[in-house]
Amino acid sequence: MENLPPEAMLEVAAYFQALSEPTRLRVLNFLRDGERNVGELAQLCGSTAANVSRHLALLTKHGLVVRESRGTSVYYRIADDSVYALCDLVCGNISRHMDNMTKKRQAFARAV
Amino acid sequence: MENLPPEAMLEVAAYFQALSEPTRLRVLNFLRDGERNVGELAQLCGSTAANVSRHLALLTKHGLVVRESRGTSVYYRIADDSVYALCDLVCGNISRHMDNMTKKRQAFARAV
DNA sequence: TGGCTAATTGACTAATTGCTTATTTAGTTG
DNA sequence: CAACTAAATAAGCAATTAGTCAATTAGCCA
Repeated sequence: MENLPPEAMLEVAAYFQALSEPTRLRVLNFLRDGERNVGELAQLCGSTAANVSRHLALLTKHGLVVRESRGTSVYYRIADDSVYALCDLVCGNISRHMDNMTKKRQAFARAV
Repeated sequence: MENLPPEAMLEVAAYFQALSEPTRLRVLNFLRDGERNVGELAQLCGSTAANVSRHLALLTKHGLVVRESRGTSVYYRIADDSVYALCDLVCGNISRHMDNMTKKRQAFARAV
């Protein structure tokens, strides 16, 4: 990413933004087990089909999921497992950060 | 991330959101070379110190950068190089996605 | 102390975003 | 064709967010 042209940077930002919404993360999580149609995902997420459909459109636009229309339903699946690699990296960073915060808090508590 | 409690999912989403803003990505990019104070980063980004300061506060909150106050300046540096690993992964995914789109477009053009 | 610089924060605006309801589109089946 | 179902979209609302300007805080030095 070192020498990325500005427009490419916008693309990267947009990609991260696609991952920055809890409902979308939950959708991706449900797709771990395999493809699902919109209605199923809506039910799993406890949301409306309209809402989930919008989220899926965004995820599709950025290449995170793949859309396949079969009959009257539309099935979505993960485009690439590297999405989960990303999430795992983030989870690692977060837990490390939370550990640091905890240690600082404890040090502070000891000092008082 | 498989069996993440809902609150943790929010944390992951917030982490991605911290990475979902072009100015913040540019700040992180400028910090590749080493630490920088707020004024320097503002100049590099072509933005105001106030604005960059806000972005840095967010990045700090999520453990992406580390803050160190020295004299009347405040220096920031990357907390962890894994941030760039994340960005590289995303860049790879994007370029793959753009290749796919290009191929589809060409196939469409050939068919017409 | 007073004056200076750097960074942060408050208050506000404009733009974006997620969600809902209602409507439309597409595909199936009687 | 009409009736039905699934998904996508339009329009609008409430909430969030990035940016700006002004005010405040914090450290330095004469």
